[in-house]
Amino acid sequence: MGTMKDVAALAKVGVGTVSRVLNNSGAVKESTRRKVEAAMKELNYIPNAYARGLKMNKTHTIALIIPTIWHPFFSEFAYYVERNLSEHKYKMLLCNSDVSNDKELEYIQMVQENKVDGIIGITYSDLDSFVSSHLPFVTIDRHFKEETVCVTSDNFHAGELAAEKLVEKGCKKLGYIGTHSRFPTETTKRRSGFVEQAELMEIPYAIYDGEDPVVEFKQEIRTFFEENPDVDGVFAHTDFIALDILEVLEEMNRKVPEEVQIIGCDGIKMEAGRKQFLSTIRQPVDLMAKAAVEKIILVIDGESVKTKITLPVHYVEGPTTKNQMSK
Amino acid sequence: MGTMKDVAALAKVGVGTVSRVLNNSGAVKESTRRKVEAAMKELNYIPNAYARGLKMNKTHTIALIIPTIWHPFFSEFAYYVERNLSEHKYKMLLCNSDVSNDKELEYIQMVQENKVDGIIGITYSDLDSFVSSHLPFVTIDRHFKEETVCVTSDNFHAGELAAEKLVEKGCKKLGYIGTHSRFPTETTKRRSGFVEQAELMEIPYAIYDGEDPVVEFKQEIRTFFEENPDVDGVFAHTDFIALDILEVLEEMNRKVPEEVQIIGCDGIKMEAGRKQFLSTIRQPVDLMAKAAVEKIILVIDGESVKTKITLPVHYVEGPTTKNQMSK
DNA sequence: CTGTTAGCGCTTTCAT
DNA sequence: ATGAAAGCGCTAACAG
Repeated sequence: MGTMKDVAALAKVGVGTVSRVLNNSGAVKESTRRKVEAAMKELNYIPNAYARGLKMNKTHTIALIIPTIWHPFFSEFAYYVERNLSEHKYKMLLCNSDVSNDKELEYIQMVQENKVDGIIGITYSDLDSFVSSHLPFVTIDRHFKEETVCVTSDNFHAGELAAEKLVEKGCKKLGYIGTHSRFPTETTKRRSGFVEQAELMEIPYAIYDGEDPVVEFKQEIRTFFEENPDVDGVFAHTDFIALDILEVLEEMNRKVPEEVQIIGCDGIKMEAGRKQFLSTIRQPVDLMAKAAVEKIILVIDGESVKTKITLPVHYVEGPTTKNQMSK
Repeated sequence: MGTMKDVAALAKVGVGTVSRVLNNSGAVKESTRRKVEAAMKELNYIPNAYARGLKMNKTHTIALIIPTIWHPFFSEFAYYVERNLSEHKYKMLLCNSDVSNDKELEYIQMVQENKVDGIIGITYSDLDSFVSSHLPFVTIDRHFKEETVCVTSDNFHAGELAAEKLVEKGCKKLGYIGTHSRFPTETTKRRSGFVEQAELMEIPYAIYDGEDPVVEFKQEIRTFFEENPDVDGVFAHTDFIALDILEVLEEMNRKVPEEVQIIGCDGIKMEAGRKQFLSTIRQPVDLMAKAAVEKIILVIDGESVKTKITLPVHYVEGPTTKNQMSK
C-alpha cells in the first residue's frame, strides 16, 4: 500500500499527474492515464484521506449527534442519514450525547478537532453559543436563536390528525399525555394542534404535560386516568409514552382499544420490515433524513438554504384504536 | 480558530514548544507552559486532528460495520461500542452494510482510505481475503480463516438453557426454528446446544433450519406447526424469529404461552430502560461491546490478544413462557 | 499535456 | 529547555 510518490515513480510520471488522474482534474493524455492506472493497480494504491483532508480542509465526513442510538426512532433516522450520506460519498461519525449537555458540548468540540464538514444534530441542551460558530449545522425538531437550518415534520398537524381520528373512531372525551423539554422544540406543537382541533370539534379534553425529566411518570399517568375516568381516547406525545400508557392501563384493568383508544406519535418500528405495534402518527423519517443530508451538503457547499423544512405526517392504523368504525 | 503557528507567535515560542505542552511530552518550563496555555485560550485554539493523523499515521477512529443500525440488537451494540470508544478517546465511524457483500467490501475500502485504526465488524459475507490485510479487525460471532479476534457469547449454552427451561416449564415436545448464513457463524451452536440438551433429557424435538435468505418464512413456520402439532415449546434462533412465530401462532389461533411456549434468543430491548417483551436467552451486549473495544485497542497497540472471547448468556423471563411452574 | 514545487498543521529529531 | 527544520501524502499553481 504505497503512496502517490511510489505510483508516480512506477509510472514514470510526476505526482501531479497521478493526482490529476486520481481526481479526473485537468487533462491527461489517454496513454499516460493508462500507465498511471496500471501502476495504481499494481501497487494496490489507496489514497490517504487524511493527507487530502489536511490539504483541502474538507473531510467528507459529517457528525450525527443524537441522544442515543439505542432507540428505534433515532436508529431509523441514523440508518437513513448514513445511507444518504453514503450515496453522496460522505462518511458518518456517530455521537451519542445521552441527553447530557456536557457530552453534547464535548462532542461538538471533538467534532471540530476532527474537522468534520458539518453536524446533523438532534440535541436538547443549550448549545446556542456553540452553534454560532461557523460549522454547518442542521437541527432536527429544534430551533436555535441563530439562523441554523431545521428539519422537522408537521407536528401541529400530527396533533390535529390524532384528535380527528380519535373522534372519528367514536371517542367522547380526549386526553393528551406528554412531556416537554425546557428548550424550545417543534414537538410542543403536537399538543397545540391536538387542543386546537379538539376545540374546533367542541370535544372535551384533559391534558397532562410534564417537564422532563419526569420522575414516576407511570404514576403520573395513573393519576391522570384516575382523575379523568371518562377519557376514552388519548394522544400520546410519543410512541414510547403510548407504550407506558398501555402498561398502566393494563394494570388498571382497562381494555385497549375497547374502553380506551390510544394514538401514539413518531411511528417507530423495530426494524425495516416490521409493522407498527401501535396506532400512531408517523413522521416521515426517511424523508427527514434525506432532507437533513441534502441541506447539510448544500450548507457545506456554501449555498443558501431555506432555514426551515417541514415534512408531512400520516396516520397509521394499528391495534390500539378500533378498526373501521364505519356507519 | 488559529493554528499552532499562531499560538507559537502569540506566546513568542517555537511551534515545537507548543506541541510539547499540547501533548505533555518533553520537559517545558512552568512559565513557558503558562504562556502557551494562555495563548491557546486566547486564540481558542483547536488542534487539527487531520494534520496530526497524517503525521502520526494514527487517527483514533474505528469503524463499526454492521448489517443495519435499524435493529435493536445492533443499535444496542453500537450504543455500547460508541460509549466505550468514547471513554478511550476514540471516535466511531458507522457503516451499514445492508447485508450486501458489495457494500461490505466498499466500506472496508472506504475505511482504509479514511485510515481508521481498526474495524469492529458484524459481517456475513466472504471477506476473508480482505481481512488478511493488516488492518486490526475484531469480529462478532464470526470466524475467518485468519487469526482475527472474535468476540461472541456462549451460543451453545444458550441452546442448552432454552431446552432446559422449556422442559422445566412442562413442555413435552420441543421445536427449534431458525435460519443460518452460508458462512461459518458462532450462532449455529444455538441449535446444537439445544439438540444436545434435548437428547440428554430424552425429550423429542423437531427442527426447522432454513438457509438465508428464506422467502415466505412465515409460511415455513406455519408448515412447521402443521406438521408438528404436538410441539408445545419452541426455541427461536433470534428474538425477531420469535416475534414471527408469535404472529403465525396468533393467526393459527394457538395461545401463547398456554398452548405453546416460546423462548427467543438475543434479548433485544427497544431502548435502555424498557423491559423484554419475550422470554429469551439474553446475550450480554454491553460486555460484548466492551470486550470488542478493549480488544481492538490492544490489537491497534500491537499487543497480542486471545483470539476468541466467549461471554456468558442468561435466561430472562418474559410473557411467552408460563410463569413459575412450581410444584 | 505534464513535471516541479510550495505548503496544509502537526510531531519530532537535532542543535543550541 | 527550546527554536529550527524536515517531512507525513496530497493538491494546485506555475512553468514549460
